[in-house]
Amino acid sequence: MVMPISSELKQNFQQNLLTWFQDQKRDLPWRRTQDPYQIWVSEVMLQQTQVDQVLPYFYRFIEAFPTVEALARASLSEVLKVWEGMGYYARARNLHTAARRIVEDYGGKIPDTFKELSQLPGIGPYTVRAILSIAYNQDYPVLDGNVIRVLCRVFHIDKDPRSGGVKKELLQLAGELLPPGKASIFNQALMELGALVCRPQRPLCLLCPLRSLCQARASGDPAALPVKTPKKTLPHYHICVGIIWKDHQVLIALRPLEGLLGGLWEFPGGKLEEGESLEACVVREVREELGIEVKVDKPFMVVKHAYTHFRITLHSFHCTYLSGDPRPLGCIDWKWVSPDDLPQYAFPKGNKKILEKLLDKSGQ
DNA sequence: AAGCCGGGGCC
DNA sequence: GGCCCAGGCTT
Repeated sequence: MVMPISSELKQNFQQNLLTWFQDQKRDLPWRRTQDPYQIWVSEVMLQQTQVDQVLPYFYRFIEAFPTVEALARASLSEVLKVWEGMGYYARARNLHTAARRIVEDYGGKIPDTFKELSQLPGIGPYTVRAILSIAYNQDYPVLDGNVIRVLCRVFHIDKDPRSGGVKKELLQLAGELLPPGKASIFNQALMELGALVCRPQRPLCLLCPLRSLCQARASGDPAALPVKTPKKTLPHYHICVGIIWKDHQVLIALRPLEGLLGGLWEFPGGKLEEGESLEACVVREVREELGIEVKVDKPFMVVKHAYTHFRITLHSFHCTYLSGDPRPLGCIDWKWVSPDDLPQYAFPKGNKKILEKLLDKSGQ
Protein backbone atom coordinates (compact mmCIF):
# COMPACT_ATOMS: atom_id res chain seq x y z
CA MET A 1 0.00 0.00 0.00
CA VAL A 2 0.99 3.58 -0.59
CA MET A 3 2.01 5.55 2.46
CA PRO A 4 -0.71 7.90 3.70
CA ILE A 5 -0.47 11.38 2.24
CA SER A 6 -0.08 14.30 4.61
CA SER A 7 -2.77 16.93 4.31
CA GLU A 8 -0.10 19.49 3.51
CA LEU A 9 1.19 17.50 0.55
CA LYS A 10 -2.34 16.91 -0.63
CA GLN A 11 -3.21 20.59 -0.50
CA ASN A 12 -0.04 21.58 -2.33
CA PHE A 13 -0.71 18.98 -5.00
CA GLN A 14 -4.30 20.13 -5.53
CA GLN A 15 -3.64 23.84 -5.42
CA ASN A 16 -0.57 23.79 -7.67
CA LEU A 17 -2.24 21.54 -10.20
CA LEU A 18 -5.54 23.41 -10.38
CA THR A 19 -3.86 26.81 -10.66
CA TRP A 20 -1.66 25.53 -13.45
CA PHE A 21 -4.65 24.05 -15.26
CA GLN A 22 -6.67 27.23 -15.06
CA ASP A 23 -3.79 29.01 -16.73
CA GLN A 24 -2.51 26.46 -19.22
CA LYS A 25 -5.41 24.25 -20.29
CA ARG A 26 -6.08 23.83 -23.97
CA ASP A 27 -9.28 25.17 -25.48
CA LEU A 28 -10.93 21.92 -26.60
CA PRO A 29 -14.44 21.55 -28.01
CA TRP A 30 -15.54 19.04 -25.36
CA ARG A 31 -14.49 21.54 -22.70
CA ARG A 32 -16.88 24.11 -24.14
CA THR A 33 -19.92 21.97 -23.43
CA GLN A 34 -21.56 20.26 -20.50
CA ASP A 35 -23.53 17.94 -22.75
CA PRO A 36 -22.89 14.42 -21.41
CA TYR A 37 -23.42 13.04 -24.92
CA GLN A 38 -20.55 15.08 -26.36
CA ILE A 39 -18.33 14.28 -23.40
CA TRP A 40 -19.08 10.59 -23.81
CA VAL A 41 -18.24 10.73 -27.53
CA SER A 42 -14.99 12.57 -26.81
CA GLU A 43 -13.92 10.08 -24.15
CA VAL A 44 -14.48 7.12 -26.45
CA MET A 45 -12.57 8.83 -29.26
CA LEU A 46 -9.74 9.64 -26.87
CA GLN A 47 -9.24 6.00 -25.95
CA GLN A 48 -5.73 5.24 -27.21
CA THR A 49 -5.92 8.23 -29.52
CA GLN A 50 -4.32 11.61 -28.99
CA VAL A 51 -6.15 14.94 -28.91
CA ASP A 52 -4.76 16.33 -32.17
CA GLN A 53 -5.84 13.24 -34.05
CA VAL A 54 -9.32 13.25 -32.48
CA LEU A 55 -10.22 16.90 -33.11
CA PRO A 56 -11.28 16.73 -36.78
CA TYR A 57 -13.20 13.51 -36.14
CA PHE A 58 -14.99 14.99 -33.14
CA TYR A 59 -16.23 18.01 -35.11
CA ARG A 60 -17.30 15.80 -37.98
CA PHE A 61 -19.04 13.31 -35.70
CA ILE A 62 -21.00 15.87 -33.67
CA GLU A 63 -22.09 17.62 -36.85
CA ALA A 64 -23.31 14.35 -38.34
CA PHE A 65 -24.86 13.07 -35.10
CA PRO A 66 -25.61 16.08 -32.84
CA THR A 67 -27.60 14.06 -30.29
CA VAL A 68 -27.77 10.54 -28.97
CA GLU A 69 -31.09 10.19 -30.81
CA ALA A 70 -29.45 11.14 -34.11
CA LEU A 71 -26.70 8.59 -33.49
CA ALA A 72 -29.26 5.93 -32.61
CA ARG A 73 -31.20 6.59 -35.82
CA ALA A 74 -28.11 6.32 -38.03
CA SER A 75 -26.99 3.09 -39.67
CA LEU A 76 -23.75 1.39 -38.67
CA SER A 77 -22.27 2.03 -42.11
CA GLU A 78 -22.95 5.76 -41.74
CA VAL A 79 -21.23 5.78 -38.36
CA LEU A 80 -18.23 3.83 -39.66
CA LYS A 81 -17.91 6.21 -42.60
CA VAL A 82 -17.52 9.16 -40.21
CA TRP A 83 -15.10 7.10 -38.07
CA GLU A 84 -13.10 6.00 -41.12
CA GLY A 85 -9.36 6.50 -40.55
CA MET A 86 -9.41 6.80 -36.75
CA GLY A 87 -8.85 3.11 -36.06
CA TYR A 88 -10.12 0.76 -33.35
CA TYR A 89 -13.41 0.46 -35.18
CA ALA A 90 -15.06 -1.56 -32.39
CA ARG A 91 -15.32 1.77 -30.59
CA ALA A 92 -17.67 3.07 -33.28
CA ARG A 93 -19.68 -0.13 -33.24
CA ASN A 94 -20.04 -0.03 -29.44
CA LEU A 95 -20.88 3.68 -29.44
CA HIS A 96 -23.65 3.02 -31.93
CA THR A 97 -25.04 0.06 -29.99
CA ALA A 98 -24.89 1.99 -26.72
CA ALA A 99 -26.69 4.98 -28.26
CA ARG A 100 -29.59 2.79 -29.31
CA ARG A 101 -29.75 1.28 -25.84
CA ILE A 102 -29.67 4.71 -24.19
CA VAL A 103 -32.58 5.91 -26.32
CA GLU A 104 -34.49 2.68 -25.77
CA ASP A 105 -33.87 2.17 -22.04
CA TYR A 106 -33.14 5.65 -20.69
CA GLY A 107 -35.25 7.91 -22.89
CA GLY A 108 -32.14 9.41 -24.49
CA LYS A 109 -30.52 10.59 -21.24
CA ILE A 110 -26.93 9.47 -20.74
CA PRO A 111 -27.01 7.50 -17.46
CA ASP A 112 -25.36 9.09 -14.45
CA THR A 113 -24.73 6.05 -12.27
CA PHE A 114 -21.70 3.78 -12.21
CA LYS A 115 -23.82 0.65 -12.55
CA GLU A 116 -25.85 1.78 -15.54
CA LEU A 117 -22.94 3.30 -17.45
CA SER A 118 -20.72 0.28 -16.86
CA GLN A 119 -23.24 -2.00 -18.52
CA LEU A 120 -23.05 -0.11 -21.83
CA PRO A 121 -20.68 -1.50 -24.47
CA GLY A 122 -17.42 0.42 -24.90
CA ILE A 123 -17.58 1.97 -21.44
CA GLY A 124 -14.92 0.37 -19.25
CA PRO A 125 -13.24 1.24 -15.94
CA TYR A 126 -11.68 4.46 -17.27
CA THR A 127 -14.56 5.81 -19.35
CA VAL A 128 -17.25 5.24 -16.72
CA ARG A 129 -15.28 7.32 -14.21
CA ALA A 130 -14.43 9.93 -16.86
CA ILE A 131 -18.09 10.47 -17.74
CA LEU A 132 -19.28 10.52 -14.12
CA SER A 133 -16.59 12.99 -13.06
CA ILE A 134 -16.26 15.23 -16.11
CA ALA A 135 -19.89 15.37 -17.25
CA TYR A 136 -21.64 15.00 -13.88
CA ASN A 137 -18.91 16.20 -11.50
CA GLN A 138 -19.28 13.14 -9.29
CA ASP A 139 -16.31 12.39 -7.05
CA TYR A 140 -14.74 9.52 -9.01
CA PRO A 141 -10.99 9.44 -9.70
CA VAL A 142 -9.82 8.41 -13.18
CA LEU A 143 -6.84 6.28 -14.14
CA ASP A 144 -5.58 6.61 -17.70
CA GLY A 145 -2.09 6.53 -19.18
CA ASN A 146 -1.48 10.16 -18.19
CA VAL A 147 -2.59 9.80 -14.60
CA ILE A 148 -0.60 6.60 -14.20
CA ARG A 149 2.51 8.35 -15.46
CA VAL A 150 2.09 11.44 -13.28
CA LEU A 151 1.41 9.46 -10.11
CA CYS A 152 4.20 6.95 -10.70
CA ARG A 153 6.61 9.85 -11.04
CA VAL A 154 5.41 12.13 -8.26
CA PHE A 155 5.29 9.25 -5.77
CA HIS A 156 8.15 7.26 -7.30
CA ILE A 157 6.21 4.05 -7.85
CA ASP A 158 8.59 1.71 -9.69
CA LYS A 159 6.32 -1.31 -9.86
CA ASP A 160 4.69 -2.30 -13.16
CA PRO A 161 1.46 -0.26 -13.38
CA ARG A 162 -0.05 -2.79 -15.78
CA SER A 163 -0.55 -5.28 -12.97
CA GLY A 164 -3.96 -5.25 -11.34
CA GLY A 165 -2.64 -4.69 -7.84
CA VAL A 166 -0.66 -1.59 -8.73
CA LYS A 167 -3.58 -0.17 -10.72
CA LYS A 168 -5.82 -0.56 -7.70
CA GLU A 169 -3.24 1.18 -5.57
CA LEU A 170 -2.93 4.04 -8.05
CA LEU A 171 -6.69 4.47 -8.27
CA GLN A 172 -6.90 4.71 -4.50
CA LEU A 173 -4.10 7.27 -4.53
CA ALA A 174 -5.91 9.32 -7.18
CA GLY A 175 -9.04 9.14 -5.02
CA GLU A 176 -7.23 10.44 -1.95
CA LEU A 177 -5.80 13.35 -3.91
CA LEU A 178 -9.14 14.34 -5.43
CA PRO A 179 -10.64 17.46 -3.82
CA PRO A 180 -14.31 16.74 -3.07
CA GLY A 181 -16.70 18.58 -5.35
CA LYS A 182 -14.01 19.33 -7.96
CA ALA A 183 -13.66 15.98 -9.71
CA SER A 184 -14.44 17.33 -13.17
CA ILE A 185 -11.71 19.95 -13.23
CA PHE A 186 -9.23 17.98 -11.14
CA ASN A 187 -9.31 14.88 -13.33
CA GLN A 188 -8.97 16.93 -16.48
CA ALA A 189 -6.08 18.82 -14.92
CA LEU A 190 -4.23 15.64 -14.00
CA MET A 191 -4.62 14.24 -17.52
CA GLU A 192 -3.70 17.57 -19.12
CA LEU A 193 -0.52 17.71 -17.06
CA GLY A 194 0.43 14.25 -18.27
CA ALA A 195 -0.25 15.20 -21.88
CA LEU A 196 1.49 18.58 -21.94
CA VAL A 197 4.23 18.51 -19.27
CA CYS A 198 4.73 15.12 -17.67
CA ARG A 199 5.23 13.53 -21.10
CA PRO A 200 6.49 9.98 -21.66
CA GLN A 201 9.80 11.15 -23.08
CA ARG A 202 11.57 14.39 -22.20
CA PRO A 203 9.18 15.60 -19.51
CA LEU A 204 9.18 19.39 -19.10
CA CYS A 205 9.96 19.39 -15.39
CA LEU A 206 10.94 23.07 -15.34
CA LEU A 207 7.37 23.97 -16.32
CA CYS A 208 5.73 21.51 -13.93
CA PRO A 209 3.58 22.81 -11.09
CA LEU A 210 4.37 19.65 -9.10
CA ARG A 211 8.16 19.78 -9.53
CA SER A 212 8.84 20.73 -5.92
CA LEU A 213 7.08 17.64 -4.60
CA CYS A 214 7.96 15.14 -7.36
CA GLN A 215 10.00 12.22 -6.05
CA ALA A 216 11.03 11.02 -9.51
CA ARG A 217 12.48 14.42 -10.32
CA ALA A 218 14.33 14.42 -7.00
CA SER A 219 15.77 11.03 -7.89
CA GLY A 220 17.21 12.48 -11.10
CA ASP A 221 15.59 10.42 -13.88
CA PRO A 222 11.82 11.03 -14.07
CA ALA A 223 11.61 9.64 -17.62
CA ALA A 224 12.56 6.21 -16.28
CA LEU A 225 9.06 5.96 -14.76
CA PRO A 226 6.66 4.37 -15.16
CA VAL A 227 8.63 1.18 -15.76
CA LYS A 228 8.58 0.15 -19.41
CA THR A 229 7.67 -3.33 -20.55
CA PRO A 230 9.91 -4.94 -23.18
CA LYS A 231 8.26 -5.13 -26.59
CA LYS A 232 8.58 -7.86 -29.16
CA THR A 233 9.48 -6.91 -32.71
CA LEU A 234 6.44 -6.96 -34.96
CA PRO A 235 6.13 -9.61 -37.67
CA HIS A 236 6.00 -8.31 -41.24
CA TYR A 237 3.51 -9.65 -43.80
CA HIS A 238 3.01 -9.09 -47.50
CA ILE A 239 -0.62 -8.62 -48.49
CA CYS A 240 -1.78 -8.85 -52.11
CA VAL A 241 -5.09 -7.37 -53.26
CA GLY A 242 -6.87 -7.08 -56.58
CA ILE A 243 -8.59 -4.09 -58.14
CA ILE A 244 -10.96 -6.27 -60.11
CA TRP A 245 -12.57 -4.66 -63.15
CA LYS A 246 -15.75 -5.64 -64.96
CA ASP A 247 -17.59 -3.19 -67.20
CA HIS A 248 -15.91 -0.12 -65.67
CA GLN A 249 -16.84 -1.26 -62.15
CA VAL A 250 -14.61 -2.65 -59.38
CA LEU A 251 -15.34 -5.33 -56.80
CA ILE A 252 -15.19 -4.54 -53.07
CA ALA A 253 -15.81 -6.87 -50.12
CA LEU A 254 -17.18 -6.24 -46.61
CA ARG A 255 -15.15 -7.59 -43.70
CA PRO A 256 -16.87 -9.47 -40.87
CA LEU A 257 -18.09 -7.17 -38.07
CA GLU A 258 -15.90 -8.72 -35.40
CA GLY A 259 -12.12 -8.78 -35.52
CA LEU A 260 -9.59 -6.68 -37.37
CA LEU A 261 -11.09 -3.73 -39.27
CA GLY A 262 -14.57 -5.13 -38.64
CA GLY A 263 -17.36 -3.69 -40.78
CA LEU A 264 -15.04 -1.94 -43.23
CA TRP A 265 -14.88 -2.47 -46.98
CA GLU A 266 -11.72 -3.54 -48.80
CA PHE A 267 -10.24 -4.62 -52.08
CA PRO A 268 -10.28 -8.45 -52.02
CA GLY A 269 -6.99 -10.15 -51.22
CA GLY A 270 -4.91 -11.62 -48.43
CA LYS A 271 -1.61 -12.78 -47.01
CA LEU A 272 1.23 -13.96 -49.24
CA GLU A 273 2.28 -17.55 -48.55
CA GLU A 274 5.82 -18.92 -48.46
CA GLY A 275 7.29 -19.34 -51.94
CA GLU A 276 4.24 -17.86 -53.67
CA SER A 277 4.40 -15.13 -56.30
CA LEU A 278 2.50 -11.88 -55.67
CA GLU A 279 0.29 -12.48 -58.70
CA ALA A 280 -0.53 -16.07 -57.70
CA CYS A 281 -1.45 -14.81 -54.23
CA VAL A 282 -4.04 -12.38 -55.65
CA VAL A 283 -5.66 -15.10 -57.76
CA ARG A 284 -5.76 -17.55 -54.85
CA GLU A 285 -7.06 -15.07 -52.28
CA VAL A 286 -9.80 -13.76 -54.57
CA ARG A 287 -10.86 -17.33 -55.27
CA GLU A 288 -10.94 -18.17 -51.54
CA GLU A 289 -12.70 -14.97 -50.51
CA LEU A 290 -15.31 -14.68 -53.28
CA GLY A 291 -15.23 -17.86 -55.34
CA ILE A 292 -14.44 -16.13 -58.64
CA GLU A 293 -11.61 -16.33 -61.18
CA VAL A 294 -9.58 -13.28 -62.17
CA LYS A 295 -6.61 -12.47 -64.37
CA VAL A 296 -3.81 -10.23 -63.03
CA ASP A 297 -3.00 -7.45 -65.49
CA LYS A 298 -0.39 -5.17 -63.91
CA PRO A 299 0.88 -3.84 -60.56
CA PHE A 300 -0.83 -0.65 -59.39
CA MET A 301 0.86 0.56 -56.18
CA VAL A 302 2.60 -0.58 -52.99
CA VAL A 303 1.62 0.71 -49.53
CA LYS A 304 3.43 0.15 -46.24
CA HIS A 305 1.37 0.18 -43.08
CA ALA A 306 1.82 -0.65 -39.36
CA TYR A 307 -0.87 -2.18 -37.16
CA THR A 308 -0.72 -2.83 -33.43
CA HIS A 309 0.69 -6.33 -33.71
CA PHE A 310 2.28 -6.51 -37.17
CA ARG A 311 3.39 -4.57 -40.21
CA ILE A 312 2.27 -5.07 -43.75
CA THR A 313 3.38 -4.25 -47.26
CA LEU A 314 0.25 -3.97 -49.33
CA HIS A 315 0.67 -4.91 -53.02
CA SER A 316 -2.23 -3.97 -55.28
CA PHE A 317 -2.82 -5.17 -58.85
CA HIS A 318 -5.20 -4.26 -61.62
CA CYS A 319 -7.15 -7.41 -62.49
CA THR A 320 -9.80 -8.46 -64.97
CA TYR A 321 -12.85 -10.47 -63.94
CA LEU A 322 -13.00 -13.80 -65.78
CA SER A 323 -15.74 -16.09 -64.42
CA GLY A 324 -17.93 -17.21 -61.54
CA ASP A 325 -20.62 -15.52 -59.45
CA PRO A 326 -19.19 -13.83 -56.33
CA ARG A 327 -20.16 -15.47 -53.04
CA PRO A 328 -19.41 -14.18 -49.52
CA LEU A 329 -16.94 -16.92 -48.53
CA GLY A 330 -14.27 -14.93 -46.65
CA CYS A 331 -16.38 -11.79 -46.31
CA ILE A 332 -19.99 -11.00 -45.37
CA ASP A 333 -20.96 -9.03 -48.47
CA TRP A 334 -19.58 -7.84 -51.81
CA LYS A 335 -20.47 -5.20 -54.35
CA TRP A 336 -19.59 -4.02 -57.85
CA VAL A 337 -19.20 -0.26 -57.69
CA SER A 338 -18.27 2.54 -60.02
CA PRO A 339 -14.98 4.15 -58.91
CA ASP A 340 -16.84 7.42 -58.38
CA ASP A 341 -18.96 5.71 -55.71
CA LEU A 342 -16.02 4.30 -53.72
CA PRO A 343 -15.88 7.30 -51.34
CA GLN A 344 -19.31 6.34 -49.99
CA TYR A 345 -17.79 3.31 -48.28
CA ALA A 346 -15.52 3.13 -45.22
CA PHE A 347 -12.08 1.65 -45.96
CA PRO A 348 -9.04 0.94 -43.77
CA LYS A 349 -6.14 3.35 -44.14
CA GLY A 350 -4.03 1.15 -46.42
CA ASN A 351 -6.90 0.53 -48.81
CA LYS A 352 -7.77 4.21 -48.68
CA LYS A 353 -4.40 5.11 -50.13
CA ILE A 354 -4.99 2.76 -53.04
CA LEU A 355 -8.46 4.18 -53.55
CA GLU A 356 -7.24 7.76 -53.52
CA LYS A 357 -4.59 7.12 -56.14
CA LEU A 358 -7.16 5.29 -58.22
CA LEU A 359 -9.55 8.26 -58.17
CA ASP A 360 -6.71 10.70 -58.63
CA LYS A 361 -5.64 8.97 -61.83
CA SER A 362 -9.09 8.50 -63.30
CA GLY A 363 -9.87 12.13 -62.57
CA GLN A 364 -7.04 13.35 -64.82
C1' DA B 1 -3.08 -11.95 -16.88
C1' DA B 2 -2.39 -11.81 -21.63
C1' DG B 3 -3.71 -11.13 -26.43
C1' DC B 4 -6.30 -8.52 -29.75
C1' DC B 5 -7.62 -4.17 -31.80
C1' DG B 6 -5.51 1.31 -35.83
C1' DG B 7 -3.25 4.99 -36.63
C1' DG B 8 -0.21 9.00 -36.28
C1' DG B 9 3.76 11.42 -34.50
C1' DC B 10 8.19 11.26 -32.64
C1' DC B 11 13.05 9.99 -32.73
C1' DG C 1 12.11 0.52 -37.39
C1' DG C 2 11.04 1.20 -32.40
C1' DC C 3 8.43 3.77 -29.18
C1' DC C 4 4.59 6.31 -27.25
C1' DC C 5 -0.32 6.89 -26.66
C1' DA C 6 -7.25 10.22 -22.75
C1' DG C 7 -8.73 1.58 -23.00
C1' DG C 8 -12.11 -2.11 -23.71
C1' DC C 9 -13.20 -6.73 -24.84
C1' DT C 10 -12.27 -11.56 -25.13
C1' DT C 11 -10.20 -15.74 -23.70
